[in-house]
Amino acid sequence: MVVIKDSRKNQIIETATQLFKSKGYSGTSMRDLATEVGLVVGGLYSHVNSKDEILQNICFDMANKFLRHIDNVLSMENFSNKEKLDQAIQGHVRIISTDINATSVFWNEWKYLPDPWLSDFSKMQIEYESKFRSILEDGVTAGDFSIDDPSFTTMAILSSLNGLQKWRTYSQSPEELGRSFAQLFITGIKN
Amino acid sequence: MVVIKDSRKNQIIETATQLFKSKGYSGTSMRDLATEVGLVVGGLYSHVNSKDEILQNICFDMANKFLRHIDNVLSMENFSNKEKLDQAIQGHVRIISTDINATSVFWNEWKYLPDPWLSDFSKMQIEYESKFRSILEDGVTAGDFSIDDPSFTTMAILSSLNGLQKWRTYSQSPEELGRSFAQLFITGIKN
DNA sequence: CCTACCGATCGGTAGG
DNA sequence: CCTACCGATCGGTAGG
Repeated sequence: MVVIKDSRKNQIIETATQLFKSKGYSGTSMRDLATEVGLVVGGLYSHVNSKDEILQNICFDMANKFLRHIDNVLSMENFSNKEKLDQAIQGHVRIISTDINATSVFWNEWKYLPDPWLSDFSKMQIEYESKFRSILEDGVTAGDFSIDDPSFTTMAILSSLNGLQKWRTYSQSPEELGRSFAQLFITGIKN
Repeated sequence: MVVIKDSRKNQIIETATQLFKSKGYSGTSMRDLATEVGLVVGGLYSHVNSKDEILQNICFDMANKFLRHIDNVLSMENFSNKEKLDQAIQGHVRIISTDINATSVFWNEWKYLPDPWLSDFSKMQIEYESKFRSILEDGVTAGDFSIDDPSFTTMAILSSLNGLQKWRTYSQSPEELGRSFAQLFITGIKN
C-alpha cells in the first residue's frame, strides 16, 4: 500500500530474492546483499531488522498469494470439479510464473526460517495442500475423477508444478504452461 | 568395490548426505560433520580432500544411478513404448526411494559444485532428460501417446517424481508409488 | 587422527 | 546511511 516510502526495503528484498535463489539463503551474506544494492553492510539494518526477516517476507508473501488463489477457486460455486481443478492448476502456474525467483526461495529455502515462523509456514503449506486436495475429493465423490489416493495425487501434481522454478528452458507462455499441466493431469498422455 | 578399506570415508559421506539435506550444503560446516562422525575437524581431511569433493561424490553417484537406469530401459528392445515409460518412471522412483537423502542433495545442492564438476553434472542431467524424452517421442511416432510438446511433458513428469524427496508423508510403498505415478501420467484422472 | 593454528568472513551493533 | 568494530565461525593446513 505505502509503496513509495518502502521502495528501498522493497529493492533490498527483491535483490535478496535473486541472491537467495542463486546462492541459497545460507550461501548469501549480508555483505553480498549490501554490495548488490549499493550499501555498506551496516546500512542494510536501517531498512531490515535481520537476514531472517527478509526470508520471512519472501516466503510469507508467496504463501499468501497461493492461499488467496485457492480460496478464490474454492468459492467458484457454479464451476464443475474439473473446471475448479483447471483453475487451481492454471492459477498456481500463473503465480509461479509471475515470480520465479520468489517461488524458488519459497520452495527451497523456507526450511531456514526460525520458529515460530517455521511452524506457521508449515501450517500454511498444509492448509494449501488440504484445500487443493478437497477439489480432487469432491471430484471423486461426484464421479468426475478416478483417483485411488487423493493425497498422493495432490502431492504429485503440486510437485510437478512447483518444479517449474528449476526448469532451464521452456518454450510455452505461462498461460500455455498452465493449460498443458492441467491437460496432462486430467487426461494423461495415452492415446 | 573396495568397500572395507573405505568404510570410514563412506560413513563420512553418508553423514554428510544427511546434514546437507537438513541444513543445506552452505549451511553445513566441516565442524558439524566432524562432530557427527566423532572426529575433530582436521581429522576429516585424512579421509576426504575437501567439502566440495563430498558433494561431488553424492551428486555423481546419484547421476550415474539414473543414467544406468535409463540406458537399461532404452535397451529393452521388445518392450512397447508404454511399457518402457512405465519402467522408466518406476525405476526412477525406486532409485529415489532407495536413497531419499542423497536424492535431496542431488536435486537441491548440485548448484554448489565447482567447475568443472558443475558443467559435467549439467551435461549428465541433460543427457538423462534427453533419453527419457526419447521414449515419449518414440511413443508419439508410433501413435501410442498423444503429446504436443514432449520436452514439456518430460520436465513435468521428472519434476513430479523428483519432488518426492520433499514430501512429508506418504502411505504407499516405493513400488506402489512408482505404479501410481505411471498411471497418473499415462491415463490421467478423468473418469 | 589430534593439536594448534591460519587468514577470511560471518551476522550484527554502537555511535554519529 | 557510514565508520569502525564485536565475538564467533568458516574451510583448510602443518607437523606430528
